[in-house]
Amino acid sequence: MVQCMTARLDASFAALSDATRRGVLEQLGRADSSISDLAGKFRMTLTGMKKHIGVLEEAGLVATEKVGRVRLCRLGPRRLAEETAWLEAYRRHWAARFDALDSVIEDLQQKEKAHGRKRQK
Amino acid sequence: MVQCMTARLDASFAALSDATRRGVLEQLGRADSSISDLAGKFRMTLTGMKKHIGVLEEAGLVATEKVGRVRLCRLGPRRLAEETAWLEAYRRHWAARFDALDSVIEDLQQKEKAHGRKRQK
DNA sequence: CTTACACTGAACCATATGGTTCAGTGTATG
DNA sequence: CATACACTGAACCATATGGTTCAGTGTAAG
Repeated sequence: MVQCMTARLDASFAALSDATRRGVLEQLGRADSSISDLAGKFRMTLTGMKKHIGVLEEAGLVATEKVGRVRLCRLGPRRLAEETAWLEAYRRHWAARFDALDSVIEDLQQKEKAHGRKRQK
Repeated sequence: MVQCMTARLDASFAALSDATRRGVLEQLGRADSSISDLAGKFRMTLTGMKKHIGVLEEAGLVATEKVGRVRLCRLGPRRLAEETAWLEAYRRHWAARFDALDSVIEDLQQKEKAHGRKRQK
């Protein structure tokens, strides 16, 4: 789990690219859970869930601890600070890029909102 | 490219999980580029780069337009608003979760700092 | 017209991913 | 002790990913 920033971004974005894993993170935000808890909640085998937990743990997003025969999963040490920073930087860059092109940004915002206002171009 | 939110999150986080693609987005933030431009800059074949562009386009992060024999690539309509929102919600949840467990958060922050120091480049 | 150039598509390859089953191992518990 | 239960690991499977080469197609330029 010792990795440079680009590898960390790779790992955490990849971890977040699966709906099940995002769901697991949300669940663990509510309560620590065992692997079978999660497997049940997301309707998949224990083994399958363990793999997801492995991915999340590798990315530092989940931490686990074996307690008796149960493996307890909780949110891990990483707070996705770098990932948030990357996204924010991107959004700033995006805005800057299109501020230079008034008509284009206007057009795109209209399209995105899909608010039925007629285009003027 | 019409997809529900969870599929969009899947697609965009997956698109961002590759360093080359993140690089392409940064590059396109600076200047629109042709596929061969990008292929050259990232030292890979035209075909390889076209696949990356395909992924980014599918995720709505890049838009392209054929101009003569060149395909012009620029930043796409999506501003990663939902992705940012997801991350922010996670971070808020993370904080809330560990505010309830003083000693634990302290421990984890120390661990994270220690790791950060070791990982410094 | 000819040539070069940018792209496109198909085919291929190695590896990764997301899931399964099955056969253990270790720990509670009656 | 016996049994059930939680996990673990290996093996397998289908599909996806990240890259390549090669053989086109279409357009620009000489």
